[in-house]
Amino acid sequence: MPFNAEAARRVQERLAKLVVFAPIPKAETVAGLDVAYSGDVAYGAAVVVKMPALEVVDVACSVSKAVVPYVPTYLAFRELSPMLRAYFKLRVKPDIILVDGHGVAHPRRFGIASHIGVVLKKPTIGVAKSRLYGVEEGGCVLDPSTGEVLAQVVKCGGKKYVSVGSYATLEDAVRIVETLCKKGDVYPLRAAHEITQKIKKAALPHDEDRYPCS
DNA sequence: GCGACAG
DNA sequence: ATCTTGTCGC
Ligand SMILES: [Mg+2]
Repeated sequence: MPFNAEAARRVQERLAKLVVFAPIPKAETVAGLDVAYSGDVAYGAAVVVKMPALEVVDVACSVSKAVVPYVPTYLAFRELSPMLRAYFKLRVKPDIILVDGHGVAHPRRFGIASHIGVVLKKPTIGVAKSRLYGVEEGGCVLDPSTGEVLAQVVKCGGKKYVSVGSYATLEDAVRIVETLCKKGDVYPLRAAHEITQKIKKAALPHDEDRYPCS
């Protein structure tokens, strides 16, 4: 069954109503989620870091078949599954989740970080390397039609576009990302990205072809 | 119709 | 995202 953009758009429009803007209650542990590819194989990784020392307290990964292509504004339909498969394997669940991609700085206010936040009912923050939607102005990304602030630009290495996924406020999101910025990278995301590259080069077998714990 | 376009 | 190593410069 091929990817159906119209159906996917309807899903985003429906779920976008469930995005919640609220202060993050607890921020002792933060996870980073990312995915890498080799052909049609997706390698997902989740790394949990403890604040404020930034010690890695748990790591998990997933290997699966990428079935959905990358289509701008529909990234979640391609990467949410690999990310969550890794996330569910974590023994230590984080207070907050950082996702490599946008949150509400999306044409339908429902980027992958928002999608994951709504699905897990847990605070998520979107951290993207480039702009997808909105007009950049004075360190902020504004909705071209309403003028609302959708994201804030944080300098960490290069520009990082920080937006609320769900269950967070932009102020909290920015403060947390700034705290996690180390050596030009948002630490949890850098850690997840490295795991992702590492298991890809190791050519780990698909999850289904692996025995428990092997 | 044209240009933009997370990863 | 991925294709790709060493090399030039501060
Ligand atoms: Mg990524």
